[in-house]
Amino acid sequence: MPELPEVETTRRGLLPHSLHQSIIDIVIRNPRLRWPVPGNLAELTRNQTITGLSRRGKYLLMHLDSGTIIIHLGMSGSLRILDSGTPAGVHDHIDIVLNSGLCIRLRDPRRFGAVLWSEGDPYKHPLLASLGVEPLSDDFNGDILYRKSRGRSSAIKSLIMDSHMIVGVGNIYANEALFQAGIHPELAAGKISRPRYARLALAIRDTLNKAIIAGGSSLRDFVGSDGNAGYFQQQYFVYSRSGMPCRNCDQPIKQLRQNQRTTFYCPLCQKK
DNA sequence: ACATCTACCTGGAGGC
DNA sequence: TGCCTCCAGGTAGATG
Repeated sequence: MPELPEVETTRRGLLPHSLHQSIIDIVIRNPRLRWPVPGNLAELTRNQTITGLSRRGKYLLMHLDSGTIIIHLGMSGSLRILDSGTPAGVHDHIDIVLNSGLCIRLRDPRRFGAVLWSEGDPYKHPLLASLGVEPLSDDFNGDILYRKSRGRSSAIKSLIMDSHMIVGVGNIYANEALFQAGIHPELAAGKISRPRYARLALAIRDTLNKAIIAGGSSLRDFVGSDGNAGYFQQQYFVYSRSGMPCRNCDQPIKQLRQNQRTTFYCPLCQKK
């Protein structure tokens, strides 16, 4: 379940093995991801040097001289570094083969991920152009959320999961951040005060940062791993803890349904 | 402009 | 053992 911390952990794990390497081939075993993988991707990228690896929201950007490979892990995608001769499994759809003898292999059982090509400024790509604020950037704060939410009647949880408002917050961290901020997930976004948004912004940043730190601790096994390295085991406060005692007040955690997603919350700690 | 729902896909869990 | 149903996850795109 790649959310921002998993994507960032992946980026950091790939970085030392891919930066300044050149691409000698891209093997496409199955182009049918969320959008078709460009059939000429190997020709577009062959013999080019990887000049950078960055992240925008949950998108990974592999920068080359003539353009950018845009990668999204969807809901089940992972990237690993392997010897390029390693036999591929059923869901190993793409290999980016490097001159070092290693390859970056995309595994994505559910194929909701994406591998795309962008010439020119990748941030102007339609998928990236209208994305919201980066929660870990310096200019992220409660005021931004406060301003963007005025006049909005939808639930605060929907709002913070909307990538056009703020990027990188999926179901897990939306639940966790709202718990940490003491905000009920069903509260109308437009009715939340400025101070509460300040607290929520801190909670979002803190939750994501802690997850990145936890993920970083398993990075040493990134090469040749089974794809689980880089994914952290976090002790959740509310996520998937329905019926279990709140870690703060012992009250049973409740669950409900919002936009076809399960929401977990503490009825005592999270006020409307 | 905003709110809500659907579609995409597979593997795992639980019920029978 | 097998079949069936449900659920998880991210988000663009359609519809209201």
